[in-house]
Amino acid sequence: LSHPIAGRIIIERVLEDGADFGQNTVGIGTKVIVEHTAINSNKAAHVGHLRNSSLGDTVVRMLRSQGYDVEAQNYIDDTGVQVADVVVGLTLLTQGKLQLPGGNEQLPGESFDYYCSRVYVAVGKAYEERPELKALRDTVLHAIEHGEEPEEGPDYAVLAADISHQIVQAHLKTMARLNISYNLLTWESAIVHAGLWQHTFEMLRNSGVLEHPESGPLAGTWILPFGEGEMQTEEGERSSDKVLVKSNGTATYTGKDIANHLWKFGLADDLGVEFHFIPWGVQQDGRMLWTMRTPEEAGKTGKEAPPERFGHAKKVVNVIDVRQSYPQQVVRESLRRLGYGEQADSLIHLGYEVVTLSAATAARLGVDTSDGRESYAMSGRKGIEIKADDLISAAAARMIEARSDLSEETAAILAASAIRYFMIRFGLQQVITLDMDEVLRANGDTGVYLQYAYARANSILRRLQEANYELPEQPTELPEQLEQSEWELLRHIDAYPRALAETSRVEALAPNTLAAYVYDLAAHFSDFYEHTPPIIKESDQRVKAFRAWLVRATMQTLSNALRVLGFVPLERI
RNA sequence: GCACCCGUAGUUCAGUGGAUAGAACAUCGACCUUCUAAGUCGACUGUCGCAGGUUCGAUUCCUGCCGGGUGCGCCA
Repeated sequence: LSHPIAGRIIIERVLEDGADFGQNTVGIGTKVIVEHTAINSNKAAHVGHLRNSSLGDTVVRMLRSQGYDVEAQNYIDDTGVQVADVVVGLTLLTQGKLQLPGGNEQLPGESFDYYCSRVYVAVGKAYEERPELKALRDTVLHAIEHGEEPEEGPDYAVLAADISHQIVQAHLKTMARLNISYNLLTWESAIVHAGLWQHTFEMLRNSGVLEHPESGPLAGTWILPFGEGEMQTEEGERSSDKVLVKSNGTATYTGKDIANHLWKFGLADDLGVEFHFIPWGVQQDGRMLWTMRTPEEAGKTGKEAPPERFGHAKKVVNVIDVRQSYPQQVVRESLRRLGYGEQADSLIHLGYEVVTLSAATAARLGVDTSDGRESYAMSGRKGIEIKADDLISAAAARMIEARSDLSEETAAILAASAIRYFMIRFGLQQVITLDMDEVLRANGDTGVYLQYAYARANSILRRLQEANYELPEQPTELPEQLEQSEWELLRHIDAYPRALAETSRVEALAPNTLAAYVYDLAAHFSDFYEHTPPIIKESDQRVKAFRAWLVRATMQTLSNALRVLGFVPLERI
């Protein structure tokens, strides 16, 4: 193999394709829905949620790079117990029956989601001390489920909807700091109120896949028979059957999720359910975010998207942590039993392991670590967590600490890069034991290193331009002998489309492999940079032109790859 | 009890049946009057948890065991 000839072909190809270098066509014409983030709308996001959204947003970009028509959905679970708990908390606060550590009011500078996190923790504690408060939760839950106006007292349903709305707003703001965006918000409340759940239930019942026990522990419920029947657990005998409708007639989360998935696959079109889709707002990247609403909510806004624009996916990817493997399996199996085997096979649970806290980091949060464990689970309910916004802010502060001349904007982009990279560089099955010192590190195998390599490449070309050096129109003749570092770099650039395609297959998505590839590319560029003399001083015109072209090709490849990782590439640091 | 996942250098992790198992961090040492030192180079560090099996060949596949995590709610 002639390195100079192969090298020229590689460079020509990269520069010809430009921003499309690495872009594939396999997915063209195939619609994929990716659901990610999906945080309970009752409290601030924590670092565990960042793993979800970083993986999810990266996967969205990977699939788009393969030509897929991707719809990123953020499913809002706004009808559950967690939202009800905050409603209970706020109600108790107005009645003077609850005290918050740090102050009962929203503090100056405290965002609404942070405030709700405090309320949520306090309510959890209050339930333990005063179990009678749970009656109020039941009242609130009932109000949310039925959405009717009360004859007296607070309108809990409206209060809950208002809280969810504000919390979602806060979550989106947090995610925007990491350059994460969506196409559509879907709401559990909309699924219930538009009647999709009711129709789905009837479909399930009419297909004969449900059972309705009249005696025993599950009397009065509707279940999906599942697994081996009886099983032994630490708490005693249990049925592995999955309850979809509780004995009080309301749906479980999994029940509603089955409805959600029928809709995602376009299987709800003939059920007579009417959803409306209206704009929510423009996001940080200029993309319009849409939201699903029920007919009565749609009302006043003029602009509406046709319903066929959303859903109707060929494939569905759900980014959800592995603890939900069993309910995800139930959803898939339900589709299969309804006769939708193809859709069941096209439903992919991208399961990833959880984020825990290192002993050192847990100790800093005030957790008792005297039992000597290596890691500690986070708990939103107990307030043992690192909040997403705190981590992002700490990372930005760390960047400025390292380089005091950084602009706020550059520091923010570097912080986002560092965190996104950290969250995807581990294999999906690896539990991330998050340590503050490690996640904030800005050298070595980090997102900052990638940005630095890219900025350095830009700097070289900038210097050449400032020196009025004119690059020949086409990379012509390469030097007869290439340096080892030059050839290695060329090979890595050449490998980009294959590496990206391999790691972006729908059924084998592996963001960490992509992260490793990009790190490798940046490292090879650093190697080339350190082991060849400055291009700007090069006297051999053939060598000078080749190296300038090589830097240009590296820059293009890095830029393309960084964008798939969701970075905003920095031309100057 | 059953099911799933993890176990690789002092630490955190890559590793798609194939060659001498790789990075980063940490430690020690070298390199800024040459395009960005958030960089580079070098040194140090491995019974790939243990025992069998399949294979020409196993960190990788299978079985058993040991250690750790998770799931098995009319929560979500």
